[in-house]
Amino acid sequence: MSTDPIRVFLVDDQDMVRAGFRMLVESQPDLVVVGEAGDGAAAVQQLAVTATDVVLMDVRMPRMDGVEATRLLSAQGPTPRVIVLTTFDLDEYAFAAIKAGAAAFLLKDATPPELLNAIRSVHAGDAVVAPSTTRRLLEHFAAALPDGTPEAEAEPRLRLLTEREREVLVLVGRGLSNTEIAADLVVAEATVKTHISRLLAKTDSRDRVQLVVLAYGAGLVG
Amino acid sequence: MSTDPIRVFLVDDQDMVRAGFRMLVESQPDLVVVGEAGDGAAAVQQLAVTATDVVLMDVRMPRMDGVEATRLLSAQGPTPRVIVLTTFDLDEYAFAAIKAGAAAFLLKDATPPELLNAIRSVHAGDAVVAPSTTRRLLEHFAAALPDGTPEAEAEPRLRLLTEREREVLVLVGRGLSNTEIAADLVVAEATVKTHISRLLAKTDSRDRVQLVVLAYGAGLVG
DNA sequence: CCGGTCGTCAGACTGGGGGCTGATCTGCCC
DNA sequence: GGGCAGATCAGCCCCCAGTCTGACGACCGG
Repeated sequence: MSTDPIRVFLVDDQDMVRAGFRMLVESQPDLVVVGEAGDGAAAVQQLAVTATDVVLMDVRMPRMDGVEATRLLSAQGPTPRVIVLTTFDLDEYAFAAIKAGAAAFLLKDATPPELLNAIRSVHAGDAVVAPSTTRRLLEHFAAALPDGTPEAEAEPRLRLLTEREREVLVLVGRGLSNTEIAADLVVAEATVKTHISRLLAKTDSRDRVQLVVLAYGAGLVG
Repeated sequence: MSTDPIRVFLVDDQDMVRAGFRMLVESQPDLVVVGEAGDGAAAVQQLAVTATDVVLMDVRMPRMDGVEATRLLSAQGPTPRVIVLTTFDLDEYAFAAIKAGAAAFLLKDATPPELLNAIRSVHAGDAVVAPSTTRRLLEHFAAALPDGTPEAEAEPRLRLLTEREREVLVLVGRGLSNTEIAADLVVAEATVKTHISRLLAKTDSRDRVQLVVLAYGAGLVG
């Protein structure tokens, strides 16, 4: 790993904080500080002309906050990778930072080794989130994730369907014609028609178009 | 912090792996192994009668996999906290584990200190995700967060449509027949047919079924 | 004022979708 | 062995969907 050092840029409105980070970063042989800025706007300007791998970005700053600056940087490309730092472990900060494209979200009470490790991780393409934040993140994420069988069972009309019929329904939902479905399932077109007739009867639909609507509504496709 | 040790339970179908984890965990003064199991079903049974703080759970196991076991354990209450381990860094595993209620998701190539740290973190109520997994997790999470205009303009085929055609497309997407659309818009059915013909041509679709699929894909309905 | 776009509509035609009936075969339960 | 359900298939019929052609008026920019 004796390649070029990782180029780090510091953004924080407090001089003392920047000085502390600079001390920490410069103490590592594989890291180098290539610049500093006191607010988001200045950071975006300087980063446009400064080759940088990782940005340490404070959230609360005058003129332009760290989230907005992160958003602007992310919009320009994947590099530099941004580590968002904050004193307050608020969900709004974390979610906004992630949405803005941050590669990491850490609290300022992180230990020096944790911060240094985060710098190397994000430079390697990974992402890091403070453990205390991760938990709430996962809770939100789990709530947003599709269930194994989310609304599929919420649609009572689909309960009576056989496995084969469900299979046909999915293909109909993808816009396939009877001929295509027959080819896909390796059966005669007459068989497909039979399945679809049963589907229409069981789901109280008029035609295959309503089956498509049903399939999307139930989450079978989409 | 000289309280009771953290009680750890090991679940893995390979004896050697369990032995290794046991060695590692028992080497720590603040950790103790209270039990082992070779599959998910056995784990759930034993954990019902074994006071446990943290479970190290493998994903791939016979009879019942780690995700399902995690789901069952989570359904019974917040404790024990489950750390899901896997050899393969697959999204499906990670998402499923999180959805199942896992407090941590780690790869088996994690270093011993990382694993030990994860055990203490989840016991403290935090959550831990492997850095390489975190990145994709954040991408999905960011994508799932509310946007202004997500996919509506992501479909280039819809750009050429006139306002009236778009209107008809929405009604088709709801499963209406030409007659119903005509009644809805108070025009002749022939007019509806004309609009639909143009829609099919402009969107390169074969029939109204594919228009429905398109409408859902573009977020015009649903 | 004129050409282009859009929305409106009609008539005739073709084809696939879907209804209906009836049939065979398999696996399963009693 | 006899029912029963599901999957498979065929033939027949009808109708809506979609194509093609052609037409008319409103609106708008050049």
